[in-house]
Amino acid sequence: MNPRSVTLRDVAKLAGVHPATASRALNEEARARGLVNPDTVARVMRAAQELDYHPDPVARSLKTRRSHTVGVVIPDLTNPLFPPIVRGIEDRLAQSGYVVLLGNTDNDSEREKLVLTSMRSRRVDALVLATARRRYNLLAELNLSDLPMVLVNRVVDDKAIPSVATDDVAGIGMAVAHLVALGHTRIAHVAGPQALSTGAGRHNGFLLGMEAAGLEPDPALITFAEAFSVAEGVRCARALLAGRVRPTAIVAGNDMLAIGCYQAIEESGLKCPADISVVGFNDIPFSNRLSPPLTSVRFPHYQVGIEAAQLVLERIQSPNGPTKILFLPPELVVRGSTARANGVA
Amino acid sequence: MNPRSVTLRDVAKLAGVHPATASRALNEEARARGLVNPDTVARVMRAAQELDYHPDPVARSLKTRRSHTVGVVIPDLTNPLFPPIVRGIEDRLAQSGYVVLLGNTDNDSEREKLVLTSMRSRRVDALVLATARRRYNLLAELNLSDLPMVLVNRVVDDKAIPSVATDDVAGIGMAVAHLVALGHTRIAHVAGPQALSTGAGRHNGFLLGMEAAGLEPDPALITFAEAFSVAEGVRCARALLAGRVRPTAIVAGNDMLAIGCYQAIEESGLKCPADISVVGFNDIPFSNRLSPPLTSVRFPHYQVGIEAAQLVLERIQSPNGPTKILFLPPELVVRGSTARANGVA
DNA sequence: CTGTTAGCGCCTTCAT
DNA sequence: ATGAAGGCGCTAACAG
Repeated sequence: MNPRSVTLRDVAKLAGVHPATASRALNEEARARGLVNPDTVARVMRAAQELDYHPDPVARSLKTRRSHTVGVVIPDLTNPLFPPIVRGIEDRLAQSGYVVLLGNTDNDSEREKLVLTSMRSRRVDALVLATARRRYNLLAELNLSDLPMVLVNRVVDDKAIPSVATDDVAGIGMAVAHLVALGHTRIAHVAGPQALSTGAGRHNGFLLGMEAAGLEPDPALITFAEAFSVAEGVRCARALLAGRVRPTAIVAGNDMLAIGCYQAIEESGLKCPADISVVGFNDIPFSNRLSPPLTSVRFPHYQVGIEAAQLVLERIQSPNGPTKILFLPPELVVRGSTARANGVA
Repeated sequence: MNPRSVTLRDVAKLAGVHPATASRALNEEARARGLVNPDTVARVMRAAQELDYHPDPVARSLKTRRSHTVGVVIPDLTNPLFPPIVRGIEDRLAQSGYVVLLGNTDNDSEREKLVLTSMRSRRVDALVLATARRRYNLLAELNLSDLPMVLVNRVVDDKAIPSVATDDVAGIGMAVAHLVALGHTRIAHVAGPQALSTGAGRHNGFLLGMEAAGLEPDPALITFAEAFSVAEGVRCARALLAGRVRPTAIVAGNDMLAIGCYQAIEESGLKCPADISVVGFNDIPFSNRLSPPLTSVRFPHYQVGIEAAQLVLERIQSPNGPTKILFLPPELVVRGSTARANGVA
């Protein structure tokens, strides 16, 4: 009665065949290749059904060296950016009979090493990495190079690994263009950590966007956060507001930083957007309910997850296929945190 | 060089012993029971180190029937309630060398069955279930009764399964008491789905809380949502506002519903909290940044995850231990969405 | 087309 | 304290 105890041999015995034959009968591929008599197949199938047989994936893995398991490594599930991505990954993988092993690293190399080691030893068939370091010597170091792998929400500098991300440069470009259209010229940037590809990409996007608008980015109006956190947003925005020239708008590296900006602006007795406009990035849930509702660059998180899973499946199938780099288009969601610059008609 | 290829036999050969001996040398327990010469242990350990040997958990599982894997089943990772819980679970389990297999069900029985089947067949050592159905015949049905199991954020009616949750009744009680202290008497309730233990528990808590305050709950002021969603919150709140007696305060079954109430109140030209106070439940991230900042019942989500993992580990260790039911205390976080009732001095 | 054989990597008696 | 042997459940190669 214990489901564990029903083994392939039981099925074989009931069907009156050798275990190996039963194995073939139950194996999609062997069947397709006509390696087994349809009659036998039917008999075996019936027996399996009757006994409520479920093959043991552990035993199978031991033999086939495939676990039908994919490791998903992210910095922190608690960051609202990741849940929809992870869901997308899981949904797509589930369709193909794969299962997700989740690991958080907190952007800590040691933890990351632990997580990756644990996943490797558990025989994951592939990895999806959403940790955002730009250089990834860790991979070589851990001898993971032979494991299929897809990056999410970032690309490595040399683009040697398949990735799914949004176009940070384009996204920030839209934000800058929007502010410029509203008459802003003293536009500041609270940049994310430059060791992360998103932080660096958006900083770069800011410089390019300003240039494209014919504005010279003022170094005094750019501050660098050490983490994508509200606290760092506050710190950076305070620095900006205490500076010689006050900006009329801030482009934040992400929504957390933007919320930090809100707080610093409030503290200093100013109003957003009346005195200072703020734009975020990611369009996290309920950003439409913030006060004021946050203008933000959105990209399809769930879809990113789906596509990443898709790539990873392709990669598992044919490890030497082309290295696809997929960019999903961002979109600017305009809400109440941006307004015409003061003193502009 | 391929890490996969380093096997126990290689270690044994290098150490000049039989594989079985190497196994014992590497096995904590065998060592402790003095089944192996300390000298040998040292030699084997060194060899293992030198070869960078990592035991293969798959092979080990096949033998020991333990996968060091725990299935975590939730309705939807995208619900902000769950990420911190899942992180708590993962963090605690990782400490003990366990790994999390994640599955979303969307509260759909079919999907749930699939997920559970997949997990069982993958030989998870235990399950953590955060799906909130009150009755759980599915468990019996899937023959899962022998699998250690812990419920999170809910309890089954007969309390036969270990659980970690908050005290919904007490939490809602605090919300009601708070409103009463502010002079409210016409207090409405937007209840969550009654098939979910949280929905039912909070509804019950509402009735008890009103009673405790000497108020008679008015059935016309209670509406039932069909899901914990913003949309359902809007629908229910609209119904309330269209009713004969208008409430001066609404206790929502959770924060999503509360946000729905915000929207319905706005639509009808009223103001929160000036005209109607609103209290939520869960204190989701950034609820302090909503407009107005949401008064909500908070409980320690991350800690719930930690404790659930703890229980599950105990359960794996001794499946027949006592059935612990753990309640973590809720706390009322008062913010801007609640104010004195109109017309009260 | 089916049965035989062997072994994935590890652990656990049983002898010695 | 160590070695030998067998097997967890499944599948791949090879015979027949």
